[in-house]
Amino acid sequence: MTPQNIDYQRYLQELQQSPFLKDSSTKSLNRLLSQMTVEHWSAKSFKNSLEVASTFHFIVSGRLKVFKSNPDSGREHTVFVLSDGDVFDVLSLLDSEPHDVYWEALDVLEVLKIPMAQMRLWINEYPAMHKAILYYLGDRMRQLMDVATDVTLHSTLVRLAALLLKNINGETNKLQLINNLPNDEIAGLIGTTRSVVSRHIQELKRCGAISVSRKKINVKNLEVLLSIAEENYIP
Amino acid sequence: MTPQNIDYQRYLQELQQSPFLKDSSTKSLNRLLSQMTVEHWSAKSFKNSLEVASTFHFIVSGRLKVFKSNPDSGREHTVFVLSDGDVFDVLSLLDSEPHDVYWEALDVLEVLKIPMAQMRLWINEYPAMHKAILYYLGDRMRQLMDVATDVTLHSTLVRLAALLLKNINGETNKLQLINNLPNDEIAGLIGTTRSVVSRHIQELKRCGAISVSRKKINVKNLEVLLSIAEENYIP
DNA sequence: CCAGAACAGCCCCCTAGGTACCACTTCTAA
DNA sequence: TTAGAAGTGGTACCTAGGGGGCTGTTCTGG
Repeated sequence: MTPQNIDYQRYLQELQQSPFLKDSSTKSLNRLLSQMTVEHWSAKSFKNSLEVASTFHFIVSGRLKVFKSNPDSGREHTVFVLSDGDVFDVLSLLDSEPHDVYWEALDVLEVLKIPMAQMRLWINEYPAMHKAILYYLGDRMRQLMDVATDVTLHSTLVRLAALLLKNINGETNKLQLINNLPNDEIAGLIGTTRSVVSRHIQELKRCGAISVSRKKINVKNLEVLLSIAEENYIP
Repeated sequence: MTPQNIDYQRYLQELQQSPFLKDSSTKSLNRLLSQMTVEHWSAKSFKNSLEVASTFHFIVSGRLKVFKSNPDSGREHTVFVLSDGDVFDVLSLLDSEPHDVYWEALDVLEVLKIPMAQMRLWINEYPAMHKAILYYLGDRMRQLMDVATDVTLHSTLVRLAALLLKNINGETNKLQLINNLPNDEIAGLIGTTRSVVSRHIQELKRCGAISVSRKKINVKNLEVLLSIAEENYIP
């Protein structure tokens, strides 16, 4: 991509705001962007690990879920929801081992892509990047540990309440990152099924914690949600 | 520790065999070892994240489980079992954020320790280490993703069978890393409770997949275990 | 503007797996 | 050596939550 591109400045700005690239100089980011191309993924488009392995992606806008699935039962478990400023796949960047993960766009997705090999070269030119990557990975690992243990340590209701709390914008009290998701997707996020989520949403409505309109959850009472998430709620 | 130490050579050898340090020169490892001290943890001794945060540990012998727990219900979920050549805590090495994880020795544990700050200095002197760390982290992240999704995607029986298969020594057909563990600990590894494990062990005995003596499981029939782990077993 | 898809809200049923209790075995200290 | 404690394993009972289905409503694309 050349600086003549209409969206060039917007892309550059997005790169600068990314936690993954936050310590990089504008000059190095310009160099990076010059090697990238844009791609638009339609909502619900779907890739597996192999397709993604040889290209490094940077999300400009939209949301992407990273999940594993059991083809026999059809069940899915979402591990991450990535959005603006996130990158994938970090693991393919570190080594070339495959892993059976799937990616699916939750909205229309705008990504910048660059061949994996070129990305590796770019990183080696800027040793400061190693630290940034380690930091980014550390953050992801913490999240993963929580996902890994949540299912066994907490009930589905507690997990749902915790999910809502985790994704509330402190000022507006509105959901972010997981807003406008159908019950299906919420179920995947807490490792259960749609019907259970639906059932619990009714419970939360009943005790005044939330109100609901189609694909939209509004948090009404933080205290109640908190007490549920901390497991000292007697319904 | 000085080279005069009786166990010095043994420790050096262990360091060389570690996947974490495998690309380091003998010279650099000698420098590292000189700054380390030995410590012995008795079986079942117990540390939390805060105690471990400021010191970097390297396991010489013995096993250590890394787990999260829910104090209310008393349930635990083991995320990793570390042993010879493994190190902890890698996350505290990357940044100084706390994470609520616990460590507990499964056997008598022999560790080499070094202040975290010194370890960071050592790493910065050997830039090749960055790559090794990234690789090591990548490996751990893959494992974590599996742990995270296993619970929702597979039944407890399938997870138990998979656990056994994952830990069988190819030649001797004996369990390693998870041998001599009580049902309690096995339960923690697959995210369930002791009684469920006990029940499934009875099933596996009944269909000839394993035989059992106190704290010891012997794998008798790999095919049966495999078909269970792949979910095409009709009990 | 309409047909079909996507989505949420119930149901009911039913079993995987968690709780609780008991029984046996091994260890420890007197 | 022996009583108790601690560690370990087996099992009967019960419930959280998964499966499937059916309805009404809203959204989407032709």
